[in-house]
Amino acid sequence: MELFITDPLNCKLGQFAAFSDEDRRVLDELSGEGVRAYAAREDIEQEGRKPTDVKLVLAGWACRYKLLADGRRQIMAFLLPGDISELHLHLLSKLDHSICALTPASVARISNATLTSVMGRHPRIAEALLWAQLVAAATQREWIINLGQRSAFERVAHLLCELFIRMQGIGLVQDRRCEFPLTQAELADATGLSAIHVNRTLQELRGKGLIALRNRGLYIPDLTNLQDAAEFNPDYLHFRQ
Amino acid sequence: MELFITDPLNCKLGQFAAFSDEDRRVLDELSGEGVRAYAAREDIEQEGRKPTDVKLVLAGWACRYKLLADGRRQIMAFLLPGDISELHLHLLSKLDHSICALTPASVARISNATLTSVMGRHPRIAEALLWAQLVAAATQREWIINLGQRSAFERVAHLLCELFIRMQGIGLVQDRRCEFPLTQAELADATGLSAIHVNRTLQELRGKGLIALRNRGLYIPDLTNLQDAAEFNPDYLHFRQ
DNA sequence: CGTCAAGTTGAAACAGGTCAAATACCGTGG
DNA sequence: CCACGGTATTTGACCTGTTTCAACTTGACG
Repeated sequence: MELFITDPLNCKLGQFAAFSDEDRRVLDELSGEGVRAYAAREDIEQEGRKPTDVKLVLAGWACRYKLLADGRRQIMAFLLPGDISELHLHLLSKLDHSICALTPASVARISNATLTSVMGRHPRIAEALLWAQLVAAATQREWIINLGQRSAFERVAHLLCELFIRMQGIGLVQDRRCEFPLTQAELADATGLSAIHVNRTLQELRGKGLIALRNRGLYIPDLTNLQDAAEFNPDYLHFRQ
Repeated sequence: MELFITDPLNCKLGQFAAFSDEDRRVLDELSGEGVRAYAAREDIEQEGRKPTDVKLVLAGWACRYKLLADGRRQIMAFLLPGDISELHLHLLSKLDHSICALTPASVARISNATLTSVMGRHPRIAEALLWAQLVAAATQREWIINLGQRSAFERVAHLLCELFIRMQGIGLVQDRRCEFPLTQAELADATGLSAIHVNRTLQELRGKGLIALRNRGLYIPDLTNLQDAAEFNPDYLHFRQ
């Protein structure tokens, strides 16, 4: 199974726009800005700090999260290769959440100046970036639905669908299989369930033949079946056409 | 208790930026674009449709929501006077959620062209709009935490804090009291609880003297107490200074 | 081959849901 | 001004999905 892509940004934004060779060159250049490696569990952004640059995940998985006073943690989004922390973040004086690498990760740090200039000179790229941002917002809304209305079984199934289809979108699914580095505790923090109940729910999904999940790999024999079980409607991911 | 404000957009964005007289004039003008009245329970935007213009709530309350196949409804955000549907929405071909008036509401509909031109000519307004959008995204993340980690009691308390403080921000709180038109069923759809449990939770809040809620009005004798009960930290609303 | 994190299992407890019925509230028309 | 019908709120009894706790097993890695 393929482990990484060479042009994550182009790959991700290519779902939303048709780029020229020049656009692709610029995207490549952006992906080369201030690249830094993070260890698994290392924070990429920290709540309360003043955000400096925009973070672009090149390889590995990360998540947005927030801790409550008593230690409860809620994961609010997963960032896959090609995903961006948040445009315009420099306007705020303090971050309201943290971002953490879940696996060893490679991250480009793009200065606000560079980004503004690129968006000014390349309208198709600007549009694609804004589109990606709209999709991120829509995904957050879908998580609200997941947490507010769905049963444990639906929640976990829905999250697996989302991640699998997003991995598919950036070319990281082969033979119905993709990397899946999340622990059950991380799934629990994302779905608002206890790790123990996530475990039982995964067993139920396995029992129904909807997924095979082991060794940090996810295999979905028939995505349609899983989508039906989760009432998953991919519209909110707003793929082009 | 005051029922509406004359310059909701200026009032809302004024929390994030210092405007010149000229800016304020432009904001006033924007608020006059294609104004239309909606009845309570009337949809302002409908899922699946192609979005045309940006909606700005001038008076009344509205909500973003989504229905599941079996009729469950999740409210994902409340829109108060001065709130905007979503910038850049025209990029998408289909809305992924609906917006509904909860009270009789007055809404300005601003064409994408007008908005783009105003943002191009008035950088302070552009910044404030983007800021408002960041706050909306942060609010969605806070809701994810609410639904994923907090108990029924904390959830309801937290939501009341948010709404009260937002009403305060636009000048609609007087003598610790504000309009509060939501039914318990609507609170339930926003907090992911049953209406019955919302009822019991409100009684608990009343019993502890944290709120008085009746006749579509909310009175909070000591906001600090309620914030403590909810573990409410207003940072995510990103008020200026 | 030992150690530490991740995953699994069972039993008991509880937060919150569901169902059903009573009560209060509010605008309308007579 | 009152009677009426529909909607919102309240109450009680019972039920269930999920959590908690505690122990055990498996797996990854030096």
